Amino acid sequence: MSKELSERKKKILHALVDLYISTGQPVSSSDIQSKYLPEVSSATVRSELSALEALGYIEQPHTSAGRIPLKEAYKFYVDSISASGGGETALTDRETEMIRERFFKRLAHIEDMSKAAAKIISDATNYTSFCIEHSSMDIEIEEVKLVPLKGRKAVVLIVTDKGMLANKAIDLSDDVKDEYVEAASDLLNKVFRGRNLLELESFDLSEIDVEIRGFKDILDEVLNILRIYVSSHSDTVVVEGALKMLDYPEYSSVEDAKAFLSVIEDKDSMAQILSDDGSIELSVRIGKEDNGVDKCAIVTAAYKVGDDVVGQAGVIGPERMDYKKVIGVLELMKETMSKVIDTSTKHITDGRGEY
Amino acid sequence: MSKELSERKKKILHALVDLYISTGQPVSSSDIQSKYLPEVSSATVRSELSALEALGYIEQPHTSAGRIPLKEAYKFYVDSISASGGGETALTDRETEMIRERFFKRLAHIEDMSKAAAKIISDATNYTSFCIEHSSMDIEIEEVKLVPLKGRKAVVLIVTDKGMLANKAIDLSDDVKDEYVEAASDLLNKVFRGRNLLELESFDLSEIDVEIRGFKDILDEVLNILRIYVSSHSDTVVVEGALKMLDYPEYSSVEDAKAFLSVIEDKDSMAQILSDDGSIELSVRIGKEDNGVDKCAIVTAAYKVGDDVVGQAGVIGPERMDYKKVIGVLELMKETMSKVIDTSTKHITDGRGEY
DNA sequence: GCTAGCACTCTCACCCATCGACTGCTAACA
DNA sequence: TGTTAGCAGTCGATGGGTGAGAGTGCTAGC
Repeated sequence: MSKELSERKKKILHALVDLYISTGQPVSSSDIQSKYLPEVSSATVRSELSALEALGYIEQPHTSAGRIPLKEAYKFYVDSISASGGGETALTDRETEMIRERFFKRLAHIEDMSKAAAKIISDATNYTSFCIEHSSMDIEIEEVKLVPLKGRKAVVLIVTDKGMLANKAIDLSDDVKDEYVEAASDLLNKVFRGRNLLELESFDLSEIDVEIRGFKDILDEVLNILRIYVSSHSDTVVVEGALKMLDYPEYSSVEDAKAFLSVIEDKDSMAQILSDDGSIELSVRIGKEDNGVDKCAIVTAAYKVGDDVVGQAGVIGPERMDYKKVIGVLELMKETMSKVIDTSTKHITDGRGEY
Repeated sequence: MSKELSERKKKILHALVDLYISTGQPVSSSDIQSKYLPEVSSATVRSELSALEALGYIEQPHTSAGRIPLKEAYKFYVDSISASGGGETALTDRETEMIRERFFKRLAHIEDMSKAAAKIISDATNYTSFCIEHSSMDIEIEEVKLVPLKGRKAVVLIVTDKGMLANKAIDLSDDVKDEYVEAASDLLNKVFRGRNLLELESFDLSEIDVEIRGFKDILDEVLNILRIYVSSHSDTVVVEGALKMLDYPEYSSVEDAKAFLSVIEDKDSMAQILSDDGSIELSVRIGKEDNGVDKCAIVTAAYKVGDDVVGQAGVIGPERMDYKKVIGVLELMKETMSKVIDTSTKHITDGRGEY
């Protein structure tokens, strides 16, 4: 690796990965020769292949078989793709248009962008895809209201700059009066308005220098609602097309399939697997066999608003995956999603009570 | 079937199913003889077996193999279990206690009973389990409130006898005054208070003989919120332990596994599959191969409050499943859940905004 | 009606020979 | 020195053949 490969070696290595990706079979010297290097003989290709094998790029499953790529070969292949001008070759204009169109169609229907994006990516690539939305706690409270209801109950409404945060019915004891509720509402506003959800973690009621006598219970209650919200709102992970992986011969045994699916469907382990390359624009990981999903390649793209990474979209598939297409699709979606978020954050979104 | 089987045939048939369930292998005449009928010879068992085969209860995979049960045999087996006193033999007191305890532990943690129940059932039986909650639209609106917020926005709060229904931020045009909001709030209450969600489907604003001039927009808005709620709240389906099915040799091929999983994970098709025996107390369906999940048996129990079926819990597994245990667990859970719902519906539950 | 005994059938595991796909090596050539 | 043609060698896959084992069905006798 330290040494540069000769041009012909590069060409042969690239050809080998290409062929292996499309057929899944070990690639023979004559395959490469006939389809990629008609100007030399297969014997020449053979000697180059054994050199590449010595360098650790490829291997033979057995003596009388062709060669298959090793991780190093895939890395070389991916590098050579991204070096040669990125996605432009991978998707035709028509495909690009189709994907964009289908995405926006879905987006109008479903409220959730992650879901739509995961679906589109999985459909376009035919691999298992996922989306992670990094739950930003950078939310500012605009207004807190205690709304009295009939029958000694009340609702806490918390309005933020990102929409409605939560609402919860609480019981009031029998002796509270309307004035009390009103006063409490005012107090809540004084205490919480303008605060950021992030600061609430380390928020101590006793620091507040407002009149809280008599209102401690209700303050605690609201604080609790907010804390539960913060702690329960970890990153959301959406997986789409999990079963597609089973179409590939790499996962043709039920045990392997089961192992794969049980990792893939567990949101926590997914979040952990993907946390490594959270902020990398476009990351390709091949065969890190530490975490249950070995024999896999994971390609992720981070989508941003300004400089903030707000989520990741990605594909998980067999090592021999169609990297050209996958990278093309992910770059397209990254771009599209970044734009969508950028324009949509200016509007108030619908409220979602969460408990 | 019209004819009654002899006692000995019944005994042999029961033994055969028992053995097949525990081993998964074709059962030979000598197996049955040595373990269940030591008083006769295997030749006798053999002649009985060929009689049972002629009657359509069992079959041989090939000439020199033992017998395996057909659907008729399973039906006979299940009938004979439920006839002989139901669950009492299936679960020990200790097991019953364990299951109950674990269920209530989970229930405290997770808000959602269906999820907890499905998890417990799947764990206890080692099969794929599911729970359906029939979304009852028999919900009465107790109070509607329009709460003004800063910045020309307002929130619609709908309180029902089952808890908080929904909240949504709406924009108000610039020229509305506080008095308008108050009046609108009053009107909304007049119109909707006491109404049942079911009647809203066929609700026509023009029928209302209250003053609606000037408030039509807001009434429409609220009506729309309610309608969206009703239409989007189809029955919720929870599936647990989907991958457990892959442990059984019936699904040892990836294609079969894939077909199974794709049906099982599609909430709609699940709901449809289970809609047939919605109200049956305890239903056992074996090998209805119409709907994608052939080679399966489905056992469902309906849980009720009073006379109303409010949900179903069930197990889906290979035809040769441990029916004794499954039926035992489902009856236990059915009972437990019915009680839980019965006592909990008296309290107001937490609100859940839904859009 | 039951049973012992036996012939029959069918699967499964194993072995072996053959075939075909590639490679690596060698010798010759530009 | 690099390239090529030719050839021997290696290994996996395929398919037929064989023997063991498991179970049955049938029959004759009790």
